[in-house]
Amino acid sequence: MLDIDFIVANPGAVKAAIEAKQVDLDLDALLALHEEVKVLVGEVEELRHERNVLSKQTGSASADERGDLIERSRAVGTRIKELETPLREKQETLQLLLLRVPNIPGADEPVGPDEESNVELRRVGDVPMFSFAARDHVDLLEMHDWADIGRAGKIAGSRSYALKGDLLLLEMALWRFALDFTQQRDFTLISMPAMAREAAFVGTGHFPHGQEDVYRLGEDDLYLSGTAEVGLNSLHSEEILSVADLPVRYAGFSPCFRREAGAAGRDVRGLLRVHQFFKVEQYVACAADKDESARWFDMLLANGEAIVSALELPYRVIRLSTGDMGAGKVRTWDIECWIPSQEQYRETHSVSEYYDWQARRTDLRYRDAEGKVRHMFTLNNTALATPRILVPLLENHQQADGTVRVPEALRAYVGGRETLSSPS
RNA sequence: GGAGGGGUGGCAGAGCGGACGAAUGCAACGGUCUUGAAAACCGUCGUGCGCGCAAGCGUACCGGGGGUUCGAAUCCCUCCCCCUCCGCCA
Repeated sequence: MLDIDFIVANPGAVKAAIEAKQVDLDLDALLALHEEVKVLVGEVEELRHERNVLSKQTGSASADERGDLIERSRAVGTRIKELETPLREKQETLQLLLLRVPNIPGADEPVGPDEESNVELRRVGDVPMFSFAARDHVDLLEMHDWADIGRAGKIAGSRSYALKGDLLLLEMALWRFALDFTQQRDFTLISMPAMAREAAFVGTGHFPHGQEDVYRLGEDDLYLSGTAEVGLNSLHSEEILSVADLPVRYAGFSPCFRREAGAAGRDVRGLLRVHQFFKVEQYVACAADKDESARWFDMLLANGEAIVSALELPYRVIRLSTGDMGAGKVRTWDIECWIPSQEQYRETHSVSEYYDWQARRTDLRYRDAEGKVRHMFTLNNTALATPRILVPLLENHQQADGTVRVPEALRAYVGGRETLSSPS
């Protein structure tokens, strides 16, 4: 959500953002409604004042004055009620419109309608050149009995999986690796509820758009989060933190659920795009300062790069275009790891910067050095998500005999083993 | 799932239909005193919205929403959260 005063003062910039982000929203209608609400609020408050004065007099009035005062006060009350209903409706409508106003994309980000306009920033690491017939990750899983995807599908449908044996241990090793990594960089480790109320999803900006990609637990008015960000972002809602408490830094661990409603038929093979996964998510809420926010963005990105580098995965960094980055974001850069079987890079990390867009929706505030209450700036990035990361990990580190080399940084987490192979 | 008890300012805790945006204590902040600190004393000390250069004024908020009333922190309804006991359970 943008500051309404900012919208009023900069309608041109907001309209440009609406276009760049491809949002369906009539800003002029929003501004007109805002004006209407303002006038109506003024009228209602004036009437309330009148009623308050009369009521106050009633309390200390003599018996013969009382009747008259009550009568006049009652008349004012009736007029208030007549205005309150339409006012409430207009305020609710305005609020819904405000929730749909996108953030202003950063001036340096590529402008374009979709991923075609994304810009590659850099490539790091050498793509492996196999001297043998390389297997894709599903073949490797089957070869070593590391997963049962077929039977998992019988239980829960497509995009389900069941990791087995050493691969389950490897998955857990990756979680532990990511938790240690983030903790060493002063993130507070925290597990997050996988389910949350609607308000939390509105807070991050996942709602009101994007409802179709979220599992709904209708009986209980809860939804399954697709990322720990949903919970993390609401952790300090409705509080006013001290500037000394900032930045707030969490590494949130949680199971994640996505319906993948918009991806029908895409990436159905294997572990790349599944309904249920696990993620360690980096989350930062810092003071309302664009330079500081930019520094945290760099840091979150650097952490992501350090993690894939430690896993010895070739990757690239891309800047998402305005049409691809999501309504709430100032900018989003992705880290994509090389998938040999697909001969392309695929997203494993996504860094996002919001300024105060999420904080206004979530009511995340702090008192600055001058004592002024301000909204925080929020950012997030993946630290590590499994099982997706297993895809590049297995495929890039496979050897001619089908065994998989364990990258140095991970060995401490798998009992010192240098390779993974079939159970004997 | 059943029975009961609670949610008031940063914290503790009064208030239970009008003079209550809310006593009191603690914490915090500013000041006096002091070589410095502590103590003591004086003062300040919630948020949103509207108007205003500002001081300030108005309005709303005592878990959320709705209602009764001339008037609600106080009464009613409903939802949420916390606590205790019973049941079930990893």
